[in-house]
Amino acid sequence: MPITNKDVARKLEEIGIMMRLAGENEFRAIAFDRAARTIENLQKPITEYIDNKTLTDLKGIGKAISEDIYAYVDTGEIPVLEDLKERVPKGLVQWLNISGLGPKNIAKIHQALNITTIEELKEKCKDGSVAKLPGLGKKSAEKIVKSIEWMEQYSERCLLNEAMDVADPMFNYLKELDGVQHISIAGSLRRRKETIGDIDILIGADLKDAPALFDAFTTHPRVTEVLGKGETKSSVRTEEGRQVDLRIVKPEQFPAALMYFTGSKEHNVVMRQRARERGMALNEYGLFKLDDKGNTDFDQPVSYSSETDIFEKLGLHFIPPELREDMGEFKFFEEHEDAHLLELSDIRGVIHAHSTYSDGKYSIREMAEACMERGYEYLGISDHSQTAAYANGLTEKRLKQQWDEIDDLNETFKKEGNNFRILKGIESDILADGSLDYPDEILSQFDFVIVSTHFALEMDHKKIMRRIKNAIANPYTCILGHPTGRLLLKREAGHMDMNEIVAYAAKHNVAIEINANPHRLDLDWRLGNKAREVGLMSSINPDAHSIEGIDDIKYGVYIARKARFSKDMILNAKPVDELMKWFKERQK
DNA sequence: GCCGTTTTCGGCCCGACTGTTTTCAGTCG
Repeated sequence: MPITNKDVARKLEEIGIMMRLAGENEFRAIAFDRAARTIENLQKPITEYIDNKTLTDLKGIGKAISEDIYAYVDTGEIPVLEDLKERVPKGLVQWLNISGLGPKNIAKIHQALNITTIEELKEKCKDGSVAKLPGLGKKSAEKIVKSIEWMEQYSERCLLNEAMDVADPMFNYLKELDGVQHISIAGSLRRRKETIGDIDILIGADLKDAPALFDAFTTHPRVTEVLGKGETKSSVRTEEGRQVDLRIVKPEQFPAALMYFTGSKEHNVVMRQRARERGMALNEYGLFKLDDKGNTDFDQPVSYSSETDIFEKLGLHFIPPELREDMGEFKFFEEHEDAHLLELSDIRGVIHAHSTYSDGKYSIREMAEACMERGYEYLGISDHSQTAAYANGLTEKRLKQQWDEIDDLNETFKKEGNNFRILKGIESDILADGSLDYPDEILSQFDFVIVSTHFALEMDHKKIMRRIKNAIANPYTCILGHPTGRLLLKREAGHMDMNEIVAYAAKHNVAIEINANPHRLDLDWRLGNKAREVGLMSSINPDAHSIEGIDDIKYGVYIARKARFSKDMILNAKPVDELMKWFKERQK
């Protein structure tokens, strides 16, 4: 299997983590983090840079790291990493997931007590050994036990929709309280990441009102534990097991603080560097001039009244929160005022939905009526194909029944004066060799064909690439469904090279859906740059198995925005005639 | 370990909170 960008990035990341645990210079570790990020975000395969010996042209990769990468390609090993592995026991890496415990104390506890597993750590916290160590105490030990117990019960991150279900009621409760002048969700939730750790909420209020607001926050009925409570920040755990942080800043500081707490960390680092290059310092309180020693001069604030103002002072147009990941947004918004991101209101119809013909909960008619109620103009039904027996996949005979029913329904809608249309589609399994699940004479009768893998996802790289490419090249294929088969927080993506698949699909005029189910959100937004470069079309598909599932479209729109997709790249932002034309052109 | 029209050496983003300390280290975001 060839070396992928992800392989190299993971190795470098691992080195950074191990270095911290080994107590090495922090900045040396940061250098490896940076190099890993650069490689992860590359749109070309790293092998090109390796073959041309141009690795050091990349930002953050110098002589030493380039040699590490060459060694990895040649031998499969990196000497510095092998050396670290000898010194740092494997189990310690897991300890980093314990909130409140960092590399320094991990090294200290490991060395003093000679333990490596989380179970041993929990024991040693309970029997008082950890509390006796210098710099640690009873409270530290208790905190570690609590964190471990929390980890045992809940996973560290949750899905975007779950986070919104926790955040929305809290937000709605807080915004009505006296003294709140500005309020916003911040953090990764505002950036619409596909999974969320903590939920951040920011309030702009007079400081005299802060204590009462924090009291209201920490005593909210859904709060089960108060993790911390200070003058500007409090943290709680809710009954869902999620951590919610509330910060309160003065109203005039709100825009800078919102920017700061929205992140991402990587985006903020670049923002601060840009501020420094312009003789200013940016922090959560605002923008300030630097004094002659290069320190932040809090007596010399630079005035602003919105996030837009701050961006402008740093030579940028407003960057939508979804794009603040240091994934090319700086270059884009230096030059462009607006990315014209897709809006939920741009979506005109639903593609990829299931009915009782396969494993959906509702009839075609019920699904169609639900779409009409929501203002959509069409519904592309795509039940499972025959191989998906577990999902009641359609035999050719039952397909014909479904087509008759759709024809009847469309006629009825027309008679009733409804400007609504059901399209005949299928979600065809991609068989092991990449062929589709019906003969051509059947495939040719669909309005559109979605192709998806549902089994044998763990094939090796070469096989799965051939399988998917075969499916894309099939002249009847219109859309590739949930391309990697990943289930967020549950199942890893398959071993495919998605940069290559995106390019291959674009070349064959096949769209790749953004599966809007919050468990999938696949195509991944990180492929947005590649997709735009090669002119890929996409579609925001709910993969709805029920009426409620249709509303998942909003999560797909969030991800499309995060990928910096505009309306013209999205199939179901087209009116039905244009959409049908696109399908026909593709199948010609 | 990386980087440089201020720099090839000396920085590298920065402040709040907590707990363990009597002035600061560790962690987090």
